[in-house]
Amino acid sequence: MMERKRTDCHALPPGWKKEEVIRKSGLSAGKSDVYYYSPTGKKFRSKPQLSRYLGNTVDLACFDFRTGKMMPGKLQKSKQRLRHDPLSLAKLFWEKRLKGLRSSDVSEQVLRSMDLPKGLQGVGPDPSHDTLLSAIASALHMSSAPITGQTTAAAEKNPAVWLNTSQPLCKAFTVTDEQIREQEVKVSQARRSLEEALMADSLARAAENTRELLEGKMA
Amino acid sequence: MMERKRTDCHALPPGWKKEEVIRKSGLSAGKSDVYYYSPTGKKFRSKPQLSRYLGNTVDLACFDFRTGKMMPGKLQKSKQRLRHDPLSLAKLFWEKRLKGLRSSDVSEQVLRSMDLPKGLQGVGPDPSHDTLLSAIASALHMSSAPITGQTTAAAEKNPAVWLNTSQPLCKAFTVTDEQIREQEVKVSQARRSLEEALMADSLARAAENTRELLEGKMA
DNA sequence: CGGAGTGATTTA
DNA sequence: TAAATCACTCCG
Repeated sequence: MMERKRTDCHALPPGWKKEEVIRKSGLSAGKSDVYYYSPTGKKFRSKPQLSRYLGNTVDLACFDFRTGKMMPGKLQKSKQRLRHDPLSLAKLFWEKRLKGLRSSDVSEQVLRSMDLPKGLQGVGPDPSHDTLLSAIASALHMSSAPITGQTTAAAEKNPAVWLNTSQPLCKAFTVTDEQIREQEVKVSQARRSLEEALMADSLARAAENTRELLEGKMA
Repeated sequence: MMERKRTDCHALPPGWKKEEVIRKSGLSAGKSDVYYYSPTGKKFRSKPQLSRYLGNTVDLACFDFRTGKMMPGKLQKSKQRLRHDPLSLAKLFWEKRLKGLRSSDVSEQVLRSMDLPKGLQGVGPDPSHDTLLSAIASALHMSSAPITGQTTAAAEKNPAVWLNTSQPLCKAFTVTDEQIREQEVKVSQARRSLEEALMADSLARAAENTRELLEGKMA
């Protein structure tokens, strides 16, 4: 049995190991896959998966998954949030306007993208889906904390942590790793839609005020 | 089930289809990618890739990849070979001179860039790598036929066609689509280097003759 | 290991 | 700069 070499990865906490496996055949022969192993032996196949697991305990913004090293200055990937300066806001606003985006469209998209996994059930006085979705979406948008990532492995599968322990609308349940990932995609989309809707509304009001002001001066 | 729309592309042979996919997330969200599908279902992601596959059976000089229509008059892309008039030659010569290009540099670059995939092996009396590379490079430079493109799909993976059926230095082997593309890049670079070397040599001789002529007159 | 989807790089 | 091409990630 040919054991593959697992080397310590010094860019990660003690005990984390890195492995590189070369593809032997097919169209991608010669290319390689990189894996990481937690101190407990759990295998990680991508940076997003690693990020979800490590959460805020480690900042992976500069971590290069392929080499296993930190790359200062090179803010790889997309984590670098595009600043929402007035110019960007205006640009997005008009882009959306030209595309015919209206608040009803945004609402529909939010609700559609927020369709939750079967395992997640609302409880309490109002178990309706929409109420639950709205509550979660609003909470996510108001919070400045990152959505992804838990502090411990145990927390990863504990939705009470993810949704906040004070959340009374959800009862205990279990979710798979994949469900978490898919949900984060949906949350991200929903959050973006909400931001766009709020910005569009804000800018529309500003535009309206400006127009009224001009009309007043000309009267 | 949300099927994506694959429409017949009438600018291509019967059975070819076109698809446009909008990017849904990331920095490039909202942009779109255009793909084509051969009658056998193979996917094509760029005009050069399509061109390699269709070869001389279809003239794509006026084909607009994004719209899928022929655009007469608009000779898109690079097929239009830049003519090597004396002025251009002289300009290129001095550019190279200023950059310190010498024949040894050219040779090194040619051999380095022509490093062949593992699957390609020389055979016969002299299987050395250099001999094989030189033979291929020379043949390519002497030929006026385009390097890219085969007549049939089968030919695409048949190097005997690509290298010319009369080529005795290579035995049968298989190559992937990506290897073909990568090789074409290298061939293009090698070809350009050879052209530059030949031009530099030619112009250097002309300059030397002129100098001698002038010296004779002044003596 | 494949390949859709998206980032990164090159070209016009 | 934007558009086109290429390369890579990431998950099935």
